[in-house]
Amino acid sequence: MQIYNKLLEEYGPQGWWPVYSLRNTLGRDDRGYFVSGVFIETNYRASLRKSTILEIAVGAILTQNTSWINVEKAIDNLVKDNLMDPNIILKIPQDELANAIRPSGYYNQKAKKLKILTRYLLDGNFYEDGNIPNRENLLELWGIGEETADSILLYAYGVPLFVIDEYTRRIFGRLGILESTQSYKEIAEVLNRELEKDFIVYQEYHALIVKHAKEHCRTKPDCLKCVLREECSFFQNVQVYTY
DNA sequence: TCCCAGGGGCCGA
DNA sequence: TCGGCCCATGGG
Repeated sequence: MQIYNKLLEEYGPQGWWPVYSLRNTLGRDDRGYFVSGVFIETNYRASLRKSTILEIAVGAILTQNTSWINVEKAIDNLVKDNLMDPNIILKIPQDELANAIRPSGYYNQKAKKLKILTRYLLDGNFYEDGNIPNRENLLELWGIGEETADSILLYAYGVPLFVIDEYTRRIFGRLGILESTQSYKEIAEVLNRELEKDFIVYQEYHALIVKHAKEHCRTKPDCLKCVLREECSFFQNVQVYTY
């Protein structure tokens, strides 16, 4: 939580997941969302819910090993072509879907994944309020691994699961909190134990990790203005070797 | 020209 | 169980 607070102080709330129909920060209040500071009532939220869940699920697939800027182009194509609808995604030919999401890369695989996930969510009635997919069932789907499953559950359904991606491993690895050899399950157990069970915190924390990884903790790290360098074992070692 | 990006499936050791 | 390879576009 100390790391979280430092990142939050440095970068401010990130307001993830970046959804096309709700570009701005979501509120904590269960009665509705805040969009651009305007409160949206729950009955309106219900109508938004289906498109929001779909868009988060689609984004979670499209962003696999892909920068978000390319995912946005693919999502924009889907919206522009009126394809951002579960029934349409299921109905159209796979190559047509693939063509629309081409900018996100791996488009043939991802088109197949979108159809499989959409079918699962539709059949299980998971676009309706209160119905939450089971993590194990999600993992059984072709194309859904642990990170994608947890992203969907955390951001679309508010389940407090820490999303562990390459950025998470890199940052906590460099800090000295995690070993690079630890499995997803082992890392998840540590983080889910150490943090308070608040899905808003989980959502914000992962977003802040991505922000920090892009700003400073890149593959080639930029440590000089990093807010975490005092507690970072990587930086301490860099100092020993460099200065 | 090369590296990197919010992974996951598959296969052989 | 784990490393290596494949999938693919686009920006820096």
